[in-house]
Amino acid sequence: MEQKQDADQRILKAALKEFSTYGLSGARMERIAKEANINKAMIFYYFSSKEKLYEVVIRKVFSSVYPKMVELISMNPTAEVFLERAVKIYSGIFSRNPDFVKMIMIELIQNPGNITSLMRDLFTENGLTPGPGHLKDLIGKWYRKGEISEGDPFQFMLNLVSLSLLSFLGKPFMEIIFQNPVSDENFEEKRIESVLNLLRRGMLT
Amino acid sequence: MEQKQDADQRILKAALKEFSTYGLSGARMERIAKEANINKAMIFYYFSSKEKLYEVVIRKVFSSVYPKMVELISMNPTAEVFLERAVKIYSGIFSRNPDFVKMIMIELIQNPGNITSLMRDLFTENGLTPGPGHLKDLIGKWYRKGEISEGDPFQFMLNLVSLSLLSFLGKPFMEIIFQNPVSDENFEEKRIESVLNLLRRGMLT
Amino acid sequence: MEQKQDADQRILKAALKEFSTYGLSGARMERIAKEANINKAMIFYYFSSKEKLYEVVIRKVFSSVYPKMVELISMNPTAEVFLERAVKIYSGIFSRNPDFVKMIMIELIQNPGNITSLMRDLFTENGLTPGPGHLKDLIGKWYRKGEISEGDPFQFMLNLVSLSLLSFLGKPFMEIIFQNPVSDENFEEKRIESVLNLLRRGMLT
Amino acid sequence: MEQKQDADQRILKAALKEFSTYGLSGARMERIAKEANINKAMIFYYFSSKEKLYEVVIRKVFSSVYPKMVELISMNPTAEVFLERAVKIYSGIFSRNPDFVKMIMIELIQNPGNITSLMRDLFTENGLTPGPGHLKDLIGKWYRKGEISEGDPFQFMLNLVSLSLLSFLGKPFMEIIFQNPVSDENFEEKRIESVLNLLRRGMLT
DNA sequence: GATGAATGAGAGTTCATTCAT
DNA sequence: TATGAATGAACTCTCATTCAT
Repeated sequence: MEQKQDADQRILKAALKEFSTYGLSGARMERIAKEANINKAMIFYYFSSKEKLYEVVIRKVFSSVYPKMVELISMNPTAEVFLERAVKIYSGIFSRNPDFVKMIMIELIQNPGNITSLMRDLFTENGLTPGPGHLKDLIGKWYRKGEISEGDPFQFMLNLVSLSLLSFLGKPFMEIIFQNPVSDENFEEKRIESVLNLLRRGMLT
Repeated sequence: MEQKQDADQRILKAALKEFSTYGLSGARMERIAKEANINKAMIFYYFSSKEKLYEVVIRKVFSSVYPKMVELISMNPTAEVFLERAVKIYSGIFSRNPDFVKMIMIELIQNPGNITSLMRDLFTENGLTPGPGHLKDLIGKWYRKGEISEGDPFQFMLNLVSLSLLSFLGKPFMEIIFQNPVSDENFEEKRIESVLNLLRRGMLT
Repeated sequence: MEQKQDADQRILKAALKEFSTYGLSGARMERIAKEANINKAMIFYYFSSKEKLYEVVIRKVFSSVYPKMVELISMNPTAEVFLERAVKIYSGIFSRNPDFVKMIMIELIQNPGNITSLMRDLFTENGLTPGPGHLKDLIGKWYRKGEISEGDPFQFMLNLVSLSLLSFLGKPFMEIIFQNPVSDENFEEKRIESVLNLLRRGMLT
Repeated sequence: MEQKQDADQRILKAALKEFSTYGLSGARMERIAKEANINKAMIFYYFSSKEKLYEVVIRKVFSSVYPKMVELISMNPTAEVFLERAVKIYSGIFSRNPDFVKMIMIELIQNPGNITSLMRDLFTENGLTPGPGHLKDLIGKWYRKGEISEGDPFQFMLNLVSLSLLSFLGKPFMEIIFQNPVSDENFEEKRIESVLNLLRRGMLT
């Protein structure tokens, strides 16, 4: 019964896992079908092609991150509030959905242009008004007010995003550098705390 | 002229570009051959299989980053010196060889375990003694001496690496957020400065 | 008409012909596909690989010979009856399916060990109880009773099998020795008669 | 030193082993070269092509069997003497050079026509006079004299050859049927004795 | 004679996609 | 909707053969 209506959802879920593990070209429709417990041909029935399916998955991933940021920005927060909330938004989403980060990263590496146009679509489609222009203004305002020490909005955000994104991808990398496994206990909280601390001390005045 | 004995080197170079652009499964031997200006069969003559070629490339990438860090650590530097040098090492290598970062990231995402064992091999093969144990001690020492505010070596390094690694990958991402292209002019220097500034203020006392 | 559900059977038939004519490595999937009037990829769809297909064919060949011998042995026949029936079983099967002999011979030559394990499987899979142990006892009994002059079961059977197997393969060989073609007319009957005559006179008392 | 002059002999030896194990199409020039401890290109230098090499090997194999039979036939022996000598000739050669049998059998199975013309060449080239026509006459004479019970020269020789050829190939086959290994001890002598006994009792009067 | 590198034709295999039912 | 079978293009890999030295 619930097998019926949510076939496309099962496909999307399986596809996210597959794409984030193997990338677009490495992904196998066969595996997605098996994981989604559905006939392979049905994926084409629902999503037309591998590329289309990939696009839908990517859109879904971005859609899940974007609105929260828009909402935050539209609140006109102080730099301090913004930092805390932004880090928690990113970290929360990514630590709960590591496949999201993986897909975004792979897209970033292999098809950066793809993401650009995809985001543009998201903007125009949803008519999300505050827009990123606002974010630039916001950061400019903080800097002029003396709230932050990094005046370049681009660098400001890149610092924030780098730390948030790689926090969960970088774990295995660190385990290599230190040559022993890192305890999972409270990893998320510890990481958020460290990042927040770094950003506050490093960018707030 | 340079067509002579360096066929395998040309293959490796072409392969790095190909793998970092398309991933393991997306890469095409045909394209690598054409780029290396060589008969396709020769790739197999030299490297046996696509997978083997990939492994050799990955090893080469890692080998090129590792020694510089080992050297730095073995110098027993202060925290301040370490931060500056480490950021410049990472940034320098990666901004000059963006394909490196891409491959490392892809591996990190798709085969973290693969990297682990690969690094282990590098350690033992090269008998590089200072090792990462030393790094942990170093960070501990700085913390006890009051040089740094982040006492967890793991968080300390993750902050450093995240900012260095994503600096160059994140550019397209930022261009999306801000919806207009970022000037390339002096990008590397600006980026290093911002990261260094953030790390100094945020982690040094 | 017969194009329907029997694609795998058509493949097996074509494969037997191909393998028995060209051997494992000389066989061409393309040719098998064309002969079976099917898309080449379907062979892999049904049989995974060339090697797997070969194995299936070999098994089928052996399965077709084995049960009749088991049945004969379990009848507890006299030596005379056994000789006559065995020769006819072998000759009948082989003259009607010369490809069988070819495949068995090729396997015998190139992978004798392969056959051994294959037969072992056939035994255990089918739980065929009378088994060859019984055959050894049977031959022993005939010898003690004075029915036959060859007391070594191994030599006894090797004589029988050699004559039956090579009867149809050896034709071209003979044509060489005698340097002119042998008339096909009643070849099978003549051959069986000669072999039976030889075995009766030579091994019965 | 002895490496010099006998390169072609080493190739032929390696080729016989390779061809008898893998057949013509399964044989690998690479493997032959390695086995002969020589550069692959040299095989082509000496033998032009794989097919040519194969032909040379086959010719060599046949040349080694043929003269002894011719000699025996030209002696105008009695049936009894002929049987004994022929069986010993075949068995001796084949038990000492099992690769010979393998090659002949494979040729017989896969390219019977090939052998035919090859033999024709051998006849004309070497001007081996007694020829097989003589053999037919010989058998006919024995039959008319009442020496033998099988009057058809073709059947007569097929019986003889089948038993001789398969004696050594059939061993693994028998081990399967009896499901336990056959002791190697005196295998050749025992086998010859059994075959001779069978042929004498079965075909001599 | 001898060698390592090179070549090109083709072989086995995979996979997204479509078809028939 | 749903399925198993089918397809064709493309891909990795192999191998006899040749080339340059």
